[in-house]
Amino acid sequence: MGGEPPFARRVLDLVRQVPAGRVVSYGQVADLLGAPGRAREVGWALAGNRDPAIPCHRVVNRRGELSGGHAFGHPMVQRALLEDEGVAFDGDGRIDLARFRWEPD
DNA sequence: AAAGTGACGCATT
DNA sequence: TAATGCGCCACTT
Repeated sequence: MGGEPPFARRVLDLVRQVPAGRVVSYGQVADLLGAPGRAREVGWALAGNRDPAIPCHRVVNRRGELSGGHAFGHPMVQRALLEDEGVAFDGDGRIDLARFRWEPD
C-alpha cells in the first residue's frame, strides 16, 4: 500500500472544494492538511498544477492579497476572476478575509 | 554538496 | 498598520 497521497495532491484536492465567491489562504490550506508552517509548499503545489478544474485563483495570502497573480499572466487576471464571483477588493487591493474566507464543514 | 530562490507566515521593531 | 528579519521546505543552479 502506498502511503498518503503526495502533499501537492492533497493541496489540489482541498482547493477544489473552495466554492465560488470564497477564498482561502496558503497557510490555512497547509494548516488544514496538518502541515502548519508549510505555506510555501502550498504555493509550489499550485504552481505545478495543470488541472483547470482547480480554482487556484481562490488562494490568497494571509492578508487577502493576490500573490499568485503573475502565474495567471497578470495580477489583474486573478482579480477579475474573483470579482466576477462576487469577491470584493478594498482600496488597497485586498480582500476582507473576515467576510470571504472559506472554511470546510 | 552548497547556496540561492520563492504563488508564505509570524514575531519583532 | 507597515516594514524588516527569520523560519520554513522543495526545487534549481
